[in-house]
Amino acid sequence: MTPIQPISQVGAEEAMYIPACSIFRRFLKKQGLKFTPERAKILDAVLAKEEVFEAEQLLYEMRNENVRVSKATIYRTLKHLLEAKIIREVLIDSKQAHYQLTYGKDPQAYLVCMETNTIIPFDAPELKALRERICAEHNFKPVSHQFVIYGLCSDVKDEPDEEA
Amino acid sequence: MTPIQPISQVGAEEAMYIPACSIFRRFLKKQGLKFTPERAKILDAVLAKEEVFEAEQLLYEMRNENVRVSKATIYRTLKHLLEAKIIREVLIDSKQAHYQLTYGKDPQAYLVCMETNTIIPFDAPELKALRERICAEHNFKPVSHQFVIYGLCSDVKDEPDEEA
DNA sequence: ATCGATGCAAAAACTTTGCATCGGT
DNA sequence: ACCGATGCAAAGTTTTTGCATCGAT
Repeated sequence: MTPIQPISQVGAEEAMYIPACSIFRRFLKKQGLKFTPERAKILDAVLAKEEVFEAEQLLYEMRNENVRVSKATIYRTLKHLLEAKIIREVLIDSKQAHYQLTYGKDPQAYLVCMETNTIIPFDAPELKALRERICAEHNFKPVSHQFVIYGLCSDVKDEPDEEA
Repeated sequence: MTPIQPISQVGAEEAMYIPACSIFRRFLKKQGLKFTPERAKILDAVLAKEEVFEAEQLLYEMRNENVRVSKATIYRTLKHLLEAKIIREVLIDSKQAHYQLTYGKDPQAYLVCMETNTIIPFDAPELKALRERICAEHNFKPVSHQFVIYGLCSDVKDEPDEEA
């Protein structure tokens, strides 16, 4: 127990002491795919992400650090990372895909500020129980879930709005 | 109490016995906007929607019924309907915006089948309490929330998958 | 008559794909 | 050497916008 601090934070469930990199290599090999330098670079960039991120943002940041990978490869690799369960999708808005590291990031619950677009993850263990109950009622096999609360974060103070 | 069955089902909170059409007209007038035949047609189409819908789908269906409105007007009107709180956004996938009637549609909780893309709304009153608790903890002013469970619905039976 | 609304087509934003070349295994 | 991966640019989707014309108030 108490595995050494792995990729990022704490809180996983499975074999999170196996480095994400090994998991990805293993996944790729199993699929007959290759572990290329580009995929390694993208994995690194993803592992450095503490919060929710987007594909274009990742590309932009990598370019800023002179890590050059094509947009197409970013998108292609994110798909593989999803399949490998190293990242997961987070539905924050409908314009763009948002992702988050799976390892060390248990909460699938977020506060989203409609003003500043800040995304604050929070923990709500009771959601699991609720999910089980609902799924049993509907004969539904759950795979994942997400709870999002939209509103205004504490930085948004008394915005002057709504004058007739 | 017990207002006559309004636009669609039951379960609203506010003045849901005021027809959506009046609400929209009022909203438009307040904003110095006009209530045009196109907007009326779109509102009608939206009010006929029992379930979650998308912009293109709405356009397609209207065309099928020989109700001709341009794509641009659909998108523009959906925005106004959102502002007027007649519809709300539902985050189902990141490729496309999904909407749902606000009136008579309380649940902001869905089961989404990853195989058939079926969307099954369900009721979970306990989410409100959870939301209050979390928001209080984070000094966050809630506006709305959404709970989505992804998985496989009862129509998807023992799909053969995962062979090594 | 005014000023917003419409329709069309072009543009924009995000994502995917075709193709020639490159490079893991 | 094989077969998948990459980069680029083109194409695809969904949504937005510019502009001339139309129409509600």
